[in-house]
Amino acid sequence: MAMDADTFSKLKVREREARKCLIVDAAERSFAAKPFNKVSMRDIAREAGISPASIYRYFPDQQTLFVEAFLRGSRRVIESFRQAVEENQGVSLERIAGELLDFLIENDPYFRMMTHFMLDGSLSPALVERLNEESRLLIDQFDYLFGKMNAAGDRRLLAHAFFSAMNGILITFRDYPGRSKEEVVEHMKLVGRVIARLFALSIASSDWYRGLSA
Amino acid sequence: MAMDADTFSKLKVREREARKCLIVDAAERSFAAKPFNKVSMRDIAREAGISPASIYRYFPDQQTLFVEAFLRGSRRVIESFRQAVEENQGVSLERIAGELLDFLIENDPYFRMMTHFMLDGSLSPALVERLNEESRLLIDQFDYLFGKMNAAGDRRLLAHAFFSAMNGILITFRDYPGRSKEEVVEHMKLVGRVIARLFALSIASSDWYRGLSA
DNA sequence: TGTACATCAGTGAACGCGCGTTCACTGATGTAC
DNA sequence: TGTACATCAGTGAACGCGCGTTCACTGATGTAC
Repeated sequence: MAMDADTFSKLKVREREARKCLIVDAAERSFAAKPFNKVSMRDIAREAGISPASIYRYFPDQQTLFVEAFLRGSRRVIESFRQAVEENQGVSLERIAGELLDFLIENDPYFRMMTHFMLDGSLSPALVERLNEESRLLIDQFDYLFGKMNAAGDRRLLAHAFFSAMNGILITFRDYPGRSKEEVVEHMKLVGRVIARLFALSIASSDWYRGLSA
Repeated sequence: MAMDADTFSKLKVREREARKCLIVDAAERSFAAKPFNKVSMRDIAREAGISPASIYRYFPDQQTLFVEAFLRGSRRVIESFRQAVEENQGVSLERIAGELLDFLIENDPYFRMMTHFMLDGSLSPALVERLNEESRLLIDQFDYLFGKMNAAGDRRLLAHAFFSAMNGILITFRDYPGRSKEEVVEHMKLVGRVIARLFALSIASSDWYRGLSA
């Protein structure tokens, strides 16, 4: 039985999507290999085994490709973390902090891209909004967790505090001098546990927010 | 009375230093005006009113100039903060967190540069070491403060945790969408106070570090 | 069946740009005798 | 005093490079009749 024209054209669209995907894959690999802002279109083309000009058959320009790669990756990270939280309902905040740090360390290129985008300041407002949506999805997880822990007071505020502290750990100790990658990760996770511990110890009581208002 | 040769040559050295300083001033102004990684030697030369080639009479290359500008500025910020800590001996950690955030927000270009350097990863080890010295000076302040607060356990670890949390706040809320600059600063300081509060509530007791070891 | 035409992935070579940096030079000032 | 020489700040023009992107083209595949 012959395919009708419709099925056929759908197949072509799918093939095209698959090729786009291969380019994004190559971009991802490039971001893992060197600092995000030093990855060029030529790098990505080389990684994908095509010519630089070919990329422009699939993406109008570099920014669009970069953002597409970033969003695909960050969605994956966030989804993994969401599942981890779901599976560890009763588990301590400490453990979950470690989980988050692991995820972000493993997916370092995405974390670096996020930070770069945030610091750069030359992003279109629409893109800033999309980035913030991604952050919000992560913060939501902590909000939910603090609910489970019966935190007193404004849980969203706690979630903000916790999330930004985890970000800070990743930034601050990234280049810890004279230590191996493993030692750095160990130190990050230790500091993460300290912060989780301090949160866990205080948030059940109302002491933490008494007279705090701006 | 005529100057002797020695005084004269010292004067010349001083003049040379003064001119170097003017170039660093121009670099500083450029960093305030646009994202750090988009400032070129030509920008700085224009800002200083000299030709790009002239900069190379005073600095061997761009990286050296950038780092010199960064270090001069960050030393100023750190010294201000050190004095603030000294003058506020008996004052709460909350208040001092607010002070630090204010300093870093006011000196945003330096904070941005620090983060950029840390993320970039392509710095010479010697420069990474100098950057880390600067961080250490800030962490020392917190170490000292936690001593004053009679914190239990490893105070250096607490200082690491607190410092990285403050860094995280600055990164995370920098581009808070749909808020004015003042509102963003207010939110940062609120989150900073939350974290300071959580630290203050827990660190006097040994609970926070029991069974924490890596 | 062959033939003429349409579509489109892919590309090598080039364009134009801005960058960090260098070079050969000018001109001012100081020094030696 | 004048003269020859040394020092050095400063510069316009250029070099060489890598970048994002475009263009004219090839060649494979499918379609119409």
